[in-house]
Amino acid sequence: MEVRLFNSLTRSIEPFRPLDPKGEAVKMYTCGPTVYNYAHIGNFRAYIFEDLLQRHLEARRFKVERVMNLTDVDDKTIRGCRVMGVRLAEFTQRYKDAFFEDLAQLRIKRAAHFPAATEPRYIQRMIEMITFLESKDFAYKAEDGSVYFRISSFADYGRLAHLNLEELRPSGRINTDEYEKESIGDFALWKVWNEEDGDVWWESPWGRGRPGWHIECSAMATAILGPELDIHCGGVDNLFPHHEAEIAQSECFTSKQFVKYWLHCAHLLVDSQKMSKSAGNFYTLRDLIERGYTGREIRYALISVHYRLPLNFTLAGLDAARAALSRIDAWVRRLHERAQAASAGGVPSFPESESFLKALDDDLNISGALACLFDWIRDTNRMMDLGELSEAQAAKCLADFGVINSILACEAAQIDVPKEITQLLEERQNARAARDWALSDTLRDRILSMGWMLKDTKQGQQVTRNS
RNA sequence: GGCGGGGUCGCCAAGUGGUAAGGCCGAGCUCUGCAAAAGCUCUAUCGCGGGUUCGAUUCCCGCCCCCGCCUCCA
Repeated sequence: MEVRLFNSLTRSIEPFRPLDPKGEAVKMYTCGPTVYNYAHIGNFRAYIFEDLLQRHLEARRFKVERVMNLTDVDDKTIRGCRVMGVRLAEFTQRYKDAFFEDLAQLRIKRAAHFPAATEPRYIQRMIEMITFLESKDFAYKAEDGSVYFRISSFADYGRLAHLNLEELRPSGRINTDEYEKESIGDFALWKVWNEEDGDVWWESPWGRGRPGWHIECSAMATAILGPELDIHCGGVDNLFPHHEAEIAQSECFTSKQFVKYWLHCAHLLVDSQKMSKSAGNFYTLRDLIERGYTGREIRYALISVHYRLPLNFTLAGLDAARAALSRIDAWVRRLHERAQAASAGGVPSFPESESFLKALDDDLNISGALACLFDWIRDTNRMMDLGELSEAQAAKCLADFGVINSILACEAAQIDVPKEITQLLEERQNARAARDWALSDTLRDRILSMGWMLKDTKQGQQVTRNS
């Protein structure tokens, strides 16, 4: 069985074979955030999908080198820093920091590289690329002083989005003041400075200005990963024009096929609506954490719907994620209790962890994979009910679950029980020994009110809490 | 108008030409001093109408809804 992925370029599911002749190394580029605000859960849906992809490929023994860029200069970041009256770098730094905190909360594996558009070496590279493109007539300087890519010079333009350029229809989003362009579809490589840019500008052969959005990804991707990438991901909304533009710029510059597999995840809806601040259904990760949800729960909710399907995000869905996780937690705890220090040596692997991976091989069929996991949970729970799961088998189960968890990253974090709780538990234990149920119940309420779940088992009291 | 995605149990959501995974919720049972938690068990004929077929949710045709994208929103 091999990994198969839906390639937007061909609109079909294809076997995944990396460019690396040894079939090991995978070069993966993922469009990252524009750091002008806290990222919202729609953004994170995309990053979690990419995380799932990376982790699964790694479980399948690929060596993934992933790049995620940070867009730290554009209209919104410039506007933001001017409103706050701070320098651009200072403004974006706070959202970069926040972004990395959020990634950690969501257990998203860090990319190998997080290049930022304004790093001098990348600005330099963008200028080099644009200079080259202009010299080959792929680009031109327009009357307004900006440099545009000439889409008519690249025959493949439109191939990724499968758009017929002749039939493009104005959507109302066109910036009508860009009449200087030769063609409506031409996009900016270099934007000439204007007053609204304030002190944000770089010197270039075309005068002061700043790079266009698309060129940064081409520059950073090829600078770090080379001219040819295996995988490039992003949200569907980036498919056109952003990725189309990236292909055009990159391929005209390198004369090589830029990306072999293009993967796009669908949008996230909130309560069946497009998320928007005006509709009041706009959530950042921080909003949800304030509501008492954990990064782990949010991760599970976002990962558990196939990436090419619109994900309808709801608080009820988060509650469902919480319940599903606590079921997994309880199972893992039970396995630990059963396994104790037993070694799994000699016990054959349970087939479920492999069927889990096989489901993911099929274009990341997460629903199928989770079904394998829960079937497995039910079966082994039943075995434990009947006393038919040996200590060694339980240990093996945990080892096999480790593979699944290396992808889902769903296991509960170890939380130390604080002293106050331990003390209350001790008191309650004494009360119970004395059959003082009233006191026992009072103490239970107190523990519950402090945010801990309490359960009486044959082995005594057990406390847990959401993580 | 063009391109694309989707309509499967109350909610979320797999899947297959042969009579429908899984999760949540709900119900029942077990456990328990009572609870809670947990565990087990149970719960659908797949948008509508045709066609192909021994047989379709799965293939074809038509229709009805919903949702994206069509120049800088993951």
